[in-house]
Amino acid sequence: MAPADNKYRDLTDLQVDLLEVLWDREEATVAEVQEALLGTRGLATSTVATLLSRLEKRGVVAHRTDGRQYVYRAQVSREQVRDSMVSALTYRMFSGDVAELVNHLLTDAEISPGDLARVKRLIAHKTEELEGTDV
Amino acid sequence: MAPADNKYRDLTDLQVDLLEVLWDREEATVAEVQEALLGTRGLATSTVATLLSRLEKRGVVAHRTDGRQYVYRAQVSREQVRDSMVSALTYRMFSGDVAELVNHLLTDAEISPGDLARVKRLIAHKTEELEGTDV
DNA sequence: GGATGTGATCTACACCTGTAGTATTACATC
DNA sequence: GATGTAATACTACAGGTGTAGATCACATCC
Repeated sequence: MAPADNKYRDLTDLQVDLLEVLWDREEATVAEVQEALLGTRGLATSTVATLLSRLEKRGVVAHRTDGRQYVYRAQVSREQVRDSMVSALTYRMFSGDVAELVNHLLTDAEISPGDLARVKRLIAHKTEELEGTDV
Repeated sequence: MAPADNKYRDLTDLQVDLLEVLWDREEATVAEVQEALLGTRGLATSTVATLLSRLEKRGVVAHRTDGRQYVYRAQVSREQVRDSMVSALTYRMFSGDVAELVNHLLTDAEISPGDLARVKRLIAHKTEELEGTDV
């Protein structure tokens, strides 16, 4: 597994919200992004444009032109960002110990019986998988 | 389980580093904190003082005076901060679905066989616990 | 009682984020 | 070719963070 790319660990909520739109639809114009966020964030179009161009400067998104409009596209996948963020959190708050994080999830955080069942299935699956390769 | 207090979700690495010192030793003077961080961060004492007083303004730490010195103490536990941050991340990147986060940990992030074994034990334990109470 | 040292406070500044008004530019159309 | 329109680019500003020098207040040692 490639080590998590640290570049995306500090994306803010707002920045992730923008990315979310791009992830959901591959590509989107500024206006589309602005509209997609109307429910959660009442941002001016110019605000969205500013944010996207700042993200572009950092290599997080990129755009092509379609006539007069900019069509943006994420340059990083949801998985990559998840990876960055989860691993940053694991290091920051659990000394890098993944099992400690899981322990926290099971012990201190809210986990429902339904979730627990799902987690158990995941673990079983993963175990098989590792046994298969591990010999 | 109490819902995670959102107040601490945005603590930065540096802020957590300061808290870490206070968590490790209950109380510490500015100089002690500065010294404890010398390995990782070469911060001037005045920098540490500034940071601590800013955190105090936000209610994250508090101080008493011991003669001339300020003795700081965290006002929030490591567990509370973990809770805040984990739950913020779960919402931000996994639509609030804890099982999805675990899935990510098992599938996309680095997890060693040893960790997996520990996780399995945790799950077994948690299962018993829930069966005990759940009737 | 003045020099010295030690700690806290004040002030400062650069950079990033969230936010958006305004200027400018490129098209399309009459 | 003038003009309206729609899109981007520019400019701006407040608030937070990371960073630290300068300064103030007090205790202590000659």
